[in-house]
Amino acid sequence: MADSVPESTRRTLDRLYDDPDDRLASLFDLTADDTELEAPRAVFKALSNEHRIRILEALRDGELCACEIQVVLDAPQSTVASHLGELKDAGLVNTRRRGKWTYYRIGDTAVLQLLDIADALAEGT
Amino acid sequence: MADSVPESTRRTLDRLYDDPDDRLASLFDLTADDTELEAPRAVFKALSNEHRIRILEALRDGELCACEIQVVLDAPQSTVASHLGELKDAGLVNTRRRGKWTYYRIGDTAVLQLLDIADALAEGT
DNA sequence: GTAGCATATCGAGTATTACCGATTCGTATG
DNA sequence: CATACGAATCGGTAATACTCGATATGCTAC
Repeated sequence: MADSVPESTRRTLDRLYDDPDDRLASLFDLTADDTELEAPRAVFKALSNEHRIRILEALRDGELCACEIQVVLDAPQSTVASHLGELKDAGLVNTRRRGKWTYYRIGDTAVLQLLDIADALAEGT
Repeated sequence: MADSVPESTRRTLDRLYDDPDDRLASLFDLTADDTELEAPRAVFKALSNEHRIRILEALRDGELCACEIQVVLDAPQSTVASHLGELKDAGLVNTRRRGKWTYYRIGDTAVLQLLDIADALAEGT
């Protein structure tokens, strides 16, 4: 393990700490495995687009069909559809088919919590 | 405003509702202005990368200098530095200079809330 | 079945982002 | 000042994401 650390970093740790090896070990412990990070990353990625945030905000008050969301976004049908697909793939929204209409709704209130917290966080900037 | 709505959508709303014009108006009300959406989008974008999530997780226990984070990420120095720069630009971390070392720390506990909620959200998938 | 409409998918072009070696900058030390 | 080193920036390239017209799919009604 320590072999993969660059010499420069090792020298730095030597200077910073009395027990550089222990410090190194604890740093390596911070290395979460990739599988645990991929899930939240996918959630944040789905949220990192203005169109998709706008969709979720519009769904706060309840479900909407795709054609109504198209009005809210004011974008071409194929663009809206692909964003809706991403939100669904990410598990942020659920769908319900009624005849030829597809209705979308927030899949978990945690999604709204994320939006609220991000809003508040950005507020204080 | 109604002029910008495609004919097909208008016909759909006509079929779906008794008062399509009122419905149209309420849909337009859902259109938040772009300036309000940009801030949370920037937050989520900063969070939508595995390296940057890993950095924030490592900072849960307290501040680390850039060279230590480099050990955690196991990535080239320039790569680590640019991710740290993005986190700082997004306001998610603060920095402190001590001599030639730069220490990074979580800027707001709301960041950790976002990570926790996203984790829980992804859990149930 | 046929026609029509809402929605989903495909594909190509464009834009954005990630990566990382090389270089520069800022600070401490001799 | 010269040197050393941690950290930030630059530049080019690869990878990924967004857009949107065209087309396909699914459902309804006739």
